[in-house]
Amino acid sequence: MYASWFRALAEPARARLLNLLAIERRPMAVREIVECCTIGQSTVSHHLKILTEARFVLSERRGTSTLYRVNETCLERLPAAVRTIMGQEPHRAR
Amino acid sequence: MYASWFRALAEPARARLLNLLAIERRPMAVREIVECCTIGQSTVSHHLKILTEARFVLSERRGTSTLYRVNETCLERLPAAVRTIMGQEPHRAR
DNA sequence: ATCGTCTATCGTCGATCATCGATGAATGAG
DNA sequence: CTCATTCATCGATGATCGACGATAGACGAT
Repeated sequence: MYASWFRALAEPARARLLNLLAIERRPMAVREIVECCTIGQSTVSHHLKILTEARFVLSERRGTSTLYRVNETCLERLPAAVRTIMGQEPHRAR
Repeated sequence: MYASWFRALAEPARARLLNLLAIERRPMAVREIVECCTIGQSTVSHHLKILTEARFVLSERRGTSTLYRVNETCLERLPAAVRTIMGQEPHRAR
């Protein structure tokens, strides 16, 4: 079920967060990410959780802060999902 | 803004409708589509409207019925959107 | 131990959305 | 014209979701 992947990107705020982490190619603390946004810290944390559950970003505890970075593999996974929906993918065992 | 594209696919019912139209590679009437689903006619019509607004499907009036077919170009558009979000795409004027 | 910092979670509110049934509009058949 | 069929739209309802502020929990520093 690819719904959770698409749902994660359907929210503009989450797409922006992912884009930020993709452009900066380094682990970023939540506080640093929040400073790039217009939304509050708790909302950013909420969106990062959803992006993490969708495996679009990876997180790592570092002392008192949590570092988030983009998961490079999503460059392949989403186009593959699109091809599956469009019936272009040879059936894959999963 | 790609949010509307991803939002269109975020709903499992819509992904199934698009998948059905992609597998059958032919224009299908709403009534025929409804028979492949477990949801009501008005709901199917609603989802087809959203897929049409996102340009994932194309519609054509044919007498008393409306024929829907998949828009093949979405095979390229979504992966391109993903590359943009992931910072892999050169910035395009909009 | 105490304080300050950083992040996640909770509770709430308002908006959006999926679904349904009923109705309206358009068309073809008889 | 009358009726049946097909589809879109409307109104209502319940569920989901994004946003916020407040709070809790973890950690480092002093």
